[in-house]
Amino acid sequence: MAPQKLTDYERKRLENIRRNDEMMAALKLHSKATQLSNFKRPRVGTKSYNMKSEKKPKTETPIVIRRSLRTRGIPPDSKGLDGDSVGPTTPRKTEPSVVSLGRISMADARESDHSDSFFVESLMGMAQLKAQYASVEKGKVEASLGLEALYLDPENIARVVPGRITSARFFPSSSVKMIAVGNTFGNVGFWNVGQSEVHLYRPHRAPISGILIQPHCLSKIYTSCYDGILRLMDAEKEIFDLVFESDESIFALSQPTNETNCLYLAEGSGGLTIWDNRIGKRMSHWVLHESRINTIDFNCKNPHIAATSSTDGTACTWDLRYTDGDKLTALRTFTHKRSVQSAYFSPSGCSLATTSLDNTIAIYSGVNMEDAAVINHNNQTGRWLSTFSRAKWGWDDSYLFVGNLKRGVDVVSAVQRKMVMTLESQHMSAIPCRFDTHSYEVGMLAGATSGGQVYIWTSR
DNA sequence: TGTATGGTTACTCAG
DNA sequence: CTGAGTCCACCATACA
Repeated sequence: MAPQKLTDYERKRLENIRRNDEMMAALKLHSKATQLSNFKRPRVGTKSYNMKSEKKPKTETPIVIRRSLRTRGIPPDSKGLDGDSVGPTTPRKTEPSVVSLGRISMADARESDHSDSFFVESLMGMAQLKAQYASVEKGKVEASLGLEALYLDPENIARVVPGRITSARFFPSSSVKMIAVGNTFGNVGFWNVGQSEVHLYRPHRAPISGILIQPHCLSKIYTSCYDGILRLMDAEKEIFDLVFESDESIFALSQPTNETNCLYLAEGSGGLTIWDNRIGKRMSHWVLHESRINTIDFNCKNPHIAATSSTDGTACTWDLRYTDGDKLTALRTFTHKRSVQSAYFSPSGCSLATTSLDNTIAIYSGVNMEDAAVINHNNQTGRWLSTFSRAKWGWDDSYLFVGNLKRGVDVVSAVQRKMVMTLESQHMSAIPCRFDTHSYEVGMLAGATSGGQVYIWTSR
């Protein structure tokens, strides 16, 4: 339906110029406000999204988790389970036409009240830069880090989304320090670290389980959701496109480095699905675990080797090249006493770290990962926190970062096989549950909380 | 194999 | 600063 005449381009340009002017005005006001509020005690970050006045997060529809609707005879396009009324007779809950199952324009999904035209353009600019200097940025940095140099600058704190953060990812760019986070409401927020503005969208209606920024094209960002929907944000087209819709929840989203055509999703109870973008179809689907897969990670040295962690109490490694018919056999299985929240390969690919609700972090190394080091760590999060039991590797094989209930970041040394310190700051007023490390900026560590804040630690 | 139930417990906001 | 309200995550257990 979009009118496509030559004048359309010009009209759009003018519109952009106008919106930029508005934004500059807004920015000036905003920075004034920030300066003023900085005189108060910095209880929480002064940086924050500003909601469009007509959209408030409080009156959200309840969070919906897909649970094998097919087996319950509920139509796949139903909005799912609605509170206690569980069963085939559940009437379709019709929301106003706002809920579009297909593509959503970024304008419709936008919830921050300021213009995002500059942000959208900068995304495309980054994408172009990226293509230009692709060769320069080929290799990720691998460098050791002095822990004592890590500190939290109060400028590097922002409330990026409302509610509880479930997913956080830095842009894989050496020129930009931008982070994207997702929350339980289905919001995705973007923050250029240190700046005062945050851009907030709502492309989903349930918890975001994964964010995947295409390394070769930063303006294309995949998001997966508990409601079973996989979207692609395309800044160029200014849409959140619908890529794939499952009957079951998607719990994780991943991609090996250098792979561009396929997406790897944790689907339903124990399912691993490979989605092929070229043909728009499931390429493979296996049930690898007895319960949900919490993380999918790839070995950077051998990208066909994957590690999964699952609520069934195990983590497994797989060689995705070798399928025995429709079956896939684990290379190795690592068992915990309770649910395993994460299994991540170290930056070198030589070690695997698992984190479990049995209050341990295990580090496996050696030729066949047969050498296990088990470190005790309190991984219990209650009802109100995202499970922070996801120890994340730093920039080399020496340290892991994991949340601490006392508002800190515990640092585990893989060499010493123990916790060596806790990063603490008076500015950190909430518990960091989810972490991400900046690929190109050694020491830049993001901790995301259940209150929507993001804390960026940097190296002094 | 599936479902219903109980337990955990941090953050925000109003006053 | 204090305390009420949030609420529907997630897992483990019990039971059909």
